[in-house]
Amino acid sequence: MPTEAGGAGDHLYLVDGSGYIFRAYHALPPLTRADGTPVNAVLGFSNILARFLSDLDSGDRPTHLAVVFDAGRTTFRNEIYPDYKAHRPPAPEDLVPQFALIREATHAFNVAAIEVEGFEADDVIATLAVEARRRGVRCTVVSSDKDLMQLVGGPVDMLDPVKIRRIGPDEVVEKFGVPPEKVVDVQSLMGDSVDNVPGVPGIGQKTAAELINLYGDLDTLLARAGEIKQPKRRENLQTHADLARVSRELVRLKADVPLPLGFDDLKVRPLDGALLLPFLEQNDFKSLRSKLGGRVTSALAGAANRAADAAAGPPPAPAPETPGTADYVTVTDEAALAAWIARARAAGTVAFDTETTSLDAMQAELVGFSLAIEAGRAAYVPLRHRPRGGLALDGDVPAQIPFERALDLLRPLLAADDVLKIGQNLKYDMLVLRKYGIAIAPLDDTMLISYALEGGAHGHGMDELAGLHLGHETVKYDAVTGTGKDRIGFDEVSIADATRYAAEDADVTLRLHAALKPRLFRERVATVYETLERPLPQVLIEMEAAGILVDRAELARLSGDFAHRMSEMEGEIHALAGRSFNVGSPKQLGEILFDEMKLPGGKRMKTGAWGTGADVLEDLADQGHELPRKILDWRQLAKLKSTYTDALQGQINPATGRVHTSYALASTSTGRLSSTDPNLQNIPIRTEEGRKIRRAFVAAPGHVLMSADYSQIELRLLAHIAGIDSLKAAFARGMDIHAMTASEVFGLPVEGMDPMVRRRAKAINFGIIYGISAFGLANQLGIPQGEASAYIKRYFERFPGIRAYMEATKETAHRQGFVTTVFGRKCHVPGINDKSAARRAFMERAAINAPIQGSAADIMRRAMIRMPAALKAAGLKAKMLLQVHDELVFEVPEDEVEATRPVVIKVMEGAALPAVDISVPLVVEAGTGRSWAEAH
DNA sequence: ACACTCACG
DNA sequence: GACGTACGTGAGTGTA
Repeated sequence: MPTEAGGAGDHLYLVDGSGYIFRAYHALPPLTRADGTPVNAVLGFSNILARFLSDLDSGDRPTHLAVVFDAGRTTFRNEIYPDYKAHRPPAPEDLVPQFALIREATHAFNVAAIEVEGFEADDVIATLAVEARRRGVRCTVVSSDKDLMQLVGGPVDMLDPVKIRRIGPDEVVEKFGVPPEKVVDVQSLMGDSVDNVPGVPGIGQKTAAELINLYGDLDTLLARAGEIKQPKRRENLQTHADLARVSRELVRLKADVPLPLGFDDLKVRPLDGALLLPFLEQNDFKSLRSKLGGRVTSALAGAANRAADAAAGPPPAPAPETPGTADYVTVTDEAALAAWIARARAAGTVAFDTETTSLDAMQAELVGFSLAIEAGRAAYVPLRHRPRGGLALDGDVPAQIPFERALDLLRPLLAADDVLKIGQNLKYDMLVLRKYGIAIAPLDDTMLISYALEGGAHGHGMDELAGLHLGHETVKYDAVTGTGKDRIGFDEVSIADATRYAAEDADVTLRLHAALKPRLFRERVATVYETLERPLPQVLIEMEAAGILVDRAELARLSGDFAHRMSEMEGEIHALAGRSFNVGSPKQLGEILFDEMKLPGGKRMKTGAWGTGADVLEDLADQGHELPRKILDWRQLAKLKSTYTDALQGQINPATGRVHTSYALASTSTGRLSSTDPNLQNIPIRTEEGRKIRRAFVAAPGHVLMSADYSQIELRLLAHIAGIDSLKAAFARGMDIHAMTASEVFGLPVEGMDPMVRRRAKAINFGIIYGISAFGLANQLGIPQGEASAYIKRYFERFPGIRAYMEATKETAHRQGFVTTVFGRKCHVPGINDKSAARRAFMERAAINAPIQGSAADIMRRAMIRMPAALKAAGLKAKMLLQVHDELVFEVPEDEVEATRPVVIKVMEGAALPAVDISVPLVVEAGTGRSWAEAH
């Protein structure tokens, strides 16, 4: 065949996925997997795909393959003719959830899937068929849809998967009575009742073919319609000529659809166990799995990838391979590194990971890095490995690429805006590389993608995700470095071990990205990821790198003061107890109070030990016992000393003289950040003694600290989300919301409100946010449960909308397993359908709280993301240092304080806009001072 | 490693 | 009627 000259024997198969879906659905009885999701169409589709792939193996082998789907119900054809496909019934209810799974199936079988918004699958197929024809490549359209027959001809044919027969020009003539190029004209006349294409009344397929054969084409026919002898037929053609032309526009396939993938992206890839096995597992497709048997290698085993190499030509072999790790290579010379970087640039995507001397990014030195470009193959580039214990044994440490030289090669790749860098918790890598003048952008972070998809459902560490999505047990960090006193630095790990560990990290990250990224859109959290997750690492590394200045001398002074007072107290405590004991031991204390002194009201913990929590001791103190009060005072100081004044001194970074916390982006179930090493989100403030700690957090010389916090943000969001008009009005008027609640619940005027009554209302307000219970409120206020019940009852009578919100939220949580914030973040509540009533109730309260706490967290994220640019645009040098959930702390040059304040307030107050217009004003208050205590 | 306690929003 | 409770975190200490 002359057309094969340009294609060099290539053969493209285009599978009409949408057709397959309906056929699979109707061919199989209703089936569900373990979690109740219907999967009959998914199984049918997977079976067809598997059979199709194996059949083709034996005979007419494809070199290129794509499954094409319809993207949605409306296309450009609806603009031409609004009634197009209007009579189509909606998809059956139990088919709807299977559409996304079928796309997953395609991915799992390692087959390219294409869908383009605004076009039908047929148009995409037409575009690719025309491209194949242009290239002189053989092309087979796999479908039994007659609308596609217009594409047949030259190198393009069809394969009817129902009848399993090839359709060439002869078969088209057989079906339509005209050759393929005239099919459109015939269809324009005959119309299509299924798709609601009008055609010309009174003309069926026979007549249409006869007319087109006689006149040659539709335009000629319409122009010469007057010559037709049959009066009815002539009249219809003349009056409905426009219908025929519109029909032609509907029937004719568009061959110029913009495609997301190029021709080369459709190259056939072999089955990959890492993709396929988790999918089969998840959907309980056991029979299919055994059927595929030997064709699928186990996850990450590498055989599939070597098969891929065999099919796609020889591997680039960029570096010598370390024995025993066929797919993971160690790169120790510049040329090999340059080759990997060139391949990454060509691919446009690279997974990246760093190995360092410390888990603390601010202290860490780079030891090496790893790259992965395609699943199953990765490189580790050691840079600063040294022999164990500093003793160079012969051949222990091979040559490594000079450090600066490697960084110079790496730097432009990580900054290249046409190469996507994929990492797992890239904030860490960015912080490590920051000091070498290396930035990473653009980026995708698998941890954050997982968090956007399944926040609250499970952790998002790489080991956990690998097990979950790839069915793969990763090499553990501890296994490589050892633990405890025998732990060695990563720079002392042997290069072979390091390669095994580090290259796998990059490989797994790349695979996780392939598994998770496509789900963002399908599961409607792409915007959450793009606006609330993806931009944050850049913002946070600047905050973490800035750190905050802590006055070590002040902490030491406080520590000495606390120690002195504690030892005095200990003497008194031992005297009151009648013997000496470890005051810090809850066990010994419980024995003294309840066994020896026989004080009343002792309750045991679930371990059988006496409970000695603050609430218990507080009760005893209120009854007039001296010892519990002293213990409480001692404990307060002990806590302040050990956790704050002492530990914090050790957290001062010797290089910067400042304290650099680390913010966890994906550790909470609601979207909040958390702070560790040290936790700067729980620095004391509630008591006078504790507040002293804040005096030690100070601004650098010439600067002040500015603290800006959202006022009552969660109650405001509750009013917005639950739609409580009276609460909204109160906030709009700037009222004291707790006093207003007290007035409503207790029927008293706001003027001259008793502070104790207001306190009770405040507790109720907090309780509401937490998913109130009479027990909890009673405990909080120290009142009988019956009284608390009465308060709650009255509250709900005054605000029935709140109860309605709570019930609706619980119902949503039970039905879908997650609740959402106003920005669409999903907060999963696993176990909400648990058999334990206690656990269910617990998760229900969490579900009530999550949209409120989570929406506030989202607003704060938006403010933080916008803040650096807003400050920069205003020409201000203020630096954002800390975030404490509803508060931001800045370090501001003294002479810019008054210019900075309105910028900060404006960004924070407007942070929800324009995405969401909160129907209650958000109010931010900002204070300044030399120390955090003063600024607050 | 886990329980307990307690610091914050 | 029983279930055991306020929502979300992290860290230090004691104890097994």
